[in-house]
Amino acid sequence: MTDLYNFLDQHYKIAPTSKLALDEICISSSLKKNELLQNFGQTCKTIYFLKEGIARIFYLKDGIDITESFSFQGNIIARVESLFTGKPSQKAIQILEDAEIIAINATKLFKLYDTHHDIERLFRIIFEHAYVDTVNRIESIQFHSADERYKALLDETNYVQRIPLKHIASYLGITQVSLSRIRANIK
Amino acid sequence: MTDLYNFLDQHYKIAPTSKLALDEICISSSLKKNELLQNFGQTCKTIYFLKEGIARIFYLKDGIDITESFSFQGNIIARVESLFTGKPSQKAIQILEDAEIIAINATKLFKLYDTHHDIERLFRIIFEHAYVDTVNRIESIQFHSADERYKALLDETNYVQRIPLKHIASYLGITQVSLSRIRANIK
DNA sequence: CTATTCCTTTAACAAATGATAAATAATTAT
DNA sequence: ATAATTATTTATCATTTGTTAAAGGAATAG
Repeated sequence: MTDLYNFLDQHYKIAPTSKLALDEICISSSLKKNELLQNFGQTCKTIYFLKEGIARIFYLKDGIDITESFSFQGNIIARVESLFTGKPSQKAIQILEDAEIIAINATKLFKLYDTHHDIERLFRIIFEHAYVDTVNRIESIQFHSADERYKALLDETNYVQRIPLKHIASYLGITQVSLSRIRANIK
Repeated sequence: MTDLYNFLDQHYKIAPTSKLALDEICISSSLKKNELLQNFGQTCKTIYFLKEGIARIFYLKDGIDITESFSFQGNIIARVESLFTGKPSQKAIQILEDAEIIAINATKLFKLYDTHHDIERLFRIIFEHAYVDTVNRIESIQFHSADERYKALLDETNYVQRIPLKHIASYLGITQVSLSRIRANIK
């Protein structure tokens, strides 16, 4: 749990008793490459923290696999469009590199919000920051060429090298052929 | 304040005493077309509710005016990337049609969070929903042609007709020339 | 270790959008 | 009402990205 608390503390510090309450609703587990952490059609009722490994959220558009986002070591991953609406998610979460995760039961978490004001505040702040990241990502998508977005992604994280090109291409909103071409031009 | 409470109640109902506390930190005012509600460089410390009128958030990219979002009657507007980080905003808010607004003092609002748990919850939920809208918008930008996005925007709201084409073009991430061409093809 | 499958690259052509310039239309200020 | 400014359309050409197909590489299962 230490890694998770390091992450949480960065956003807002909660009382020791609140940490104990959080402990109660967390489960650790290991997953292998390519396993699905969550499948299509399920309503999202879990927030995951990645102690180790890489994961992605993806969906199928006209039968084509589109990566919505990646998550790396030390971050959380959740299908917020389902978590915050209670509707079934049309997205799935897949492990891209063997992972150690902590699953936070969101149903129980939301109940803890009633009794532990600081836990509600903590997660409010976490998701506010995630919201800001998403607003910034729109600018990146909308006003940069595919070439610029790829270079920016390379600068952002060196995990990129380990992710299959096709996932990066769909994340960037372009075809694999196009990304391959961009890569060739960079060299 | 009735319009504002209708909006707030849709998300989460707060206690009458909490409404009174909210009243204390709200100020109504009128603004004319083209006025700036907030200017570049200020840190965002106000959340606005639009009782009437149209507003947009915009910024300058390489000197070019880019519209990030529109807000219409019955909705709120805020520069969240500043509101949630405390950093100065590189964006401005402009009135596009004469407006009646309610300004909510965010600094005071955040203080109310400590004493009125339900107010914190209300705004948590409001911004969670705004976050979901933003996540969905990414899909819209990334996997639809400019033509499709324009048509979707037309379906979404008929306020579009009243907004200058150049603002819609930059919102859609294309040039005005390109949007004009798309419009011509639709007819 | 080999065969199979999946992933990535390359090429040729098509389609969408950008850039620039100029003409027309609409709005605003005087 | 008129002039000045601002917004929109149209046209041409350049660039980027998509589409399809085929070949070469890498990973995986048996």
